[in-house]
Amino acid sequence: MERKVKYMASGSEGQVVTRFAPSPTGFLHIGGARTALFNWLYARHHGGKALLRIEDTDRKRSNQEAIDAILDGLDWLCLDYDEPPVFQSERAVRHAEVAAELLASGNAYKCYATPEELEAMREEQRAKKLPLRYDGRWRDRDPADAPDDAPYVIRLKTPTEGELVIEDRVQGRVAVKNAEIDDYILLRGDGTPTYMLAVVVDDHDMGVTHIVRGDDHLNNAFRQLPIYHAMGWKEPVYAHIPLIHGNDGAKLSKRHGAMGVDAYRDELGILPEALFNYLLRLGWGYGDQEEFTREEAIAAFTLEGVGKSPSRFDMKKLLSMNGNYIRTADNARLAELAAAEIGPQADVALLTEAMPVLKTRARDLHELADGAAFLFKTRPLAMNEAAAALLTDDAKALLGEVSARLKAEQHWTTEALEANLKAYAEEQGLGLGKLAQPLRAALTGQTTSPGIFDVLALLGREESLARIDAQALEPGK
RNA sequence: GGCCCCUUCGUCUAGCGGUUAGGACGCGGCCCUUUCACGGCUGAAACACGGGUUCGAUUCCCGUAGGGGUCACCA
Repeated sequence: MERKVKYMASGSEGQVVTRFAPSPTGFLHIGGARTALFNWLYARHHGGKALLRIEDTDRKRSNQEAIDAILDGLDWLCLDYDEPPVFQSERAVRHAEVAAELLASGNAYKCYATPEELEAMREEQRAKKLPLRYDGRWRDRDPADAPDDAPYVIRLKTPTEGELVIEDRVQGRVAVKNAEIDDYILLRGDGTPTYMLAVVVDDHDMGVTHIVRGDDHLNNAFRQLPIYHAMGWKEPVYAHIPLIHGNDGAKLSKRHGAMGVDAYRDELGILPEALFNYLLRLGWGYGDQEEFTREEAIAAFTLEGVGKSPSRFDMKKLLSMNGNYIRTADNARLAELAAAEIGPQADVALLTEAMPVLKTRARDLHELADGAAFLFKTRPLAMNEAAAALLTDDAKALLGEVSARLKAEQHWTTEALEANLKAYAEEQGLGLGKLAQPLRAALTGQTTSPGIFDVLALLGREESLARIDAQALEPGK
């Protein structure tokens, strides 16, 4: 079977090409999302191309749901890509081709050591407290020694002398001695490529110029570079960004951030622009500026602004930022989002109208929906404990008076109702609070809500009076 | 354990030899006020430690301590 894998280098000369390369072993978590964001921002800032590659080489751990979750998460954050995603698993032929080339050029060799044999080797190294590395036992061995028909892997013949230096755009100058790098496996016994081979080949073939990834890959760069050298390929520019830690400084785990971005949307009620902005500011700074629109982010983003130390995920700050975005978000859009949470009884038009007074009281979409719930309650209203306690006999008597007075009100608007009830409170020598709290309890079943005149106006004359009369000792005549 | 990286308020960060070390979140107080929020004002809060270099170190260098990452026929 003759199958030529086409060379697919993309991007014109001098153009910046970045890639986000998640492995679909789960959802798009917060660290991955930030890596994706930085790559995207860097490409957009330089007018280059942002590419996406799904590293699904490990068939056992990769699955379609995970791929969909990642694509969905990126889409939600509005991170778009300039070419269709590349699926690494579809490129195995090309990877093997490069391994064969490396073998032919003498930059790689066959190793017949069995997994058991290698495990024994490592066990011995552990016992002697030596570094755990492949000892190169087949590196210089005569191919004639090879056992017949025995399975073998292809290993890269890495330099043993000198050192390798990377001018990392975030970490700075980093040097590692070549002696530290062992002859790792490029092609497995079954002929499939390892990650180390696949990334390099794919990054090269995709024309990736800048590799922006988590610094858990910093060591890998020193293992991958020899392939570029052996193949005569141009080295990419590296930028290893620090990892995100949990609240307690330990690894990111559930409860402080390690959920998929879909959970931020569905379970936490976060707006995508808020997560975008929060992630941008986590590990990256631009003077004192905290809030960025997408355009501002693209204009301001540079690798120089990325810090070198790991940062902790802070849910409080995310929530605070989310609240800021909710406050400035479009009312109709928020109404739709809240309606989706409230259920079929929700009225989007009413929600839109109420949104200006609801959105200053919410930091996430759940709070927004909760705050709007009173609008759609049915009579008899469920009272929470504090609200019920407010409705004393005196209060209920007062509600009867208020009801009678409101029935005579011609203009059912926030302003008119406010003027009316304030005048009444004054006539009666009552503090407005004495009046407002029982009213709030009767109208919402709660002790907290938007301003009471807004509540009356939003609920409308009929519903308001019905709710008041339901609690009044002597319903207004 | 070997190798690599990191270290400014509790957290995210500004700072790029000389600053009253700034902002944001969170926390406290005050104001606004019909509740809850929003908003405004305000307070407490940091250069891990030890050596150098320098007239002068948060800033540059070297150690120490602490934290993190990585060492698979996973990615």
